[in-house]
Amino acid sequence: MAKQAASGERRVRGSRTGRPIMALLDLLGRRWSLRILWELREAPLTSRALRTACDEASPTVLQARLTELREAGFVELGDGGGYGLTALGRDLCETFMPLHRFAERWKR
Amino acid sequence: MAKQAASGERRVRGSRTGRPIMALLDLLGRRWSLRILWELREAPLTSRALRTACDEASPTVLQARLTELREAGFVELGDGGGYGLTALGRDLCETFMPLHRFAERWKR
DNA sequence: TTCCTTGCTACAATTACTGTAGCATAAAGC
DNA sequence: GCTTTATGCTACAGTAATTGTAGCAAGGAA
Repeated sequence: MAKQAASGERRVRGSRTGRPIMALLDLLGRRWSLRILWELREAPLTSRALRTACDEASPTVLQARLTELREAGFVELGDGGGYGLTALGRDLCETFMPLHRFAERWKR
Repeated sequence: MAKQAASGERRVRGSRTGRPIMALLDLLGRRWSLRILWELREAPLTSRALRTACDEASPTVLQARLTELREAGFVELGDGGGYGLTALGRDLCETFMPLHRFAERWKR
């Protein structure tokens, strides 16, 4: 697969174009990414509570996703402990919140 | 991990609740799902063209995702060949189309 | 027939994820 | 002090998902 990008391009997993939308689709397309954002939509959760909310998903992936989401600026670790959405993360979350309604309509 | 659901629940990968939103988040959270929908947003593409659009992703996964997306009712194979979005698929696509604008804003 | 193109599959190698256990740290409770 | 409990986080072997390459059968068109 594509291992390099043309000079000047910002290299991003899942895309050789460096277009932000591709980077975003790739990040959100990893397991538990969307789910984590979804579970944090209302209030911050401790790592343990988040794990419970995510059907006891493996802490290994959860930790990996949280790190990625933090680097992306969507999630932050509060000083009192507990993961929460940043302002940007809340924006993102609201962007795909209509999915909820769609899902209800889709369930056939 | 959870291998069974309580009686009466619709079992769905990535969730033991059977809530449609979870099923949707899980489906969209598999690799290339979002990307495929994105690439089909404007016009149908042949399997080959779709592969090219998706950075030469492996045909194995693409085929698997296309099958899942077809079973979900988001994508269909036209009789003249070529994959396109269904009406439902277009709805879904529009649901997360604001992501594009978000991504541009996010690129830091 | 030959040459393309379509949708699709096989299969080994690689990577991602799971499940379980556990660590270091810190804040109580005794 | 010591024990308990909870935090964020990591190790690691087993398993599942994905990749990369090759190729198939069917359908045109030349």
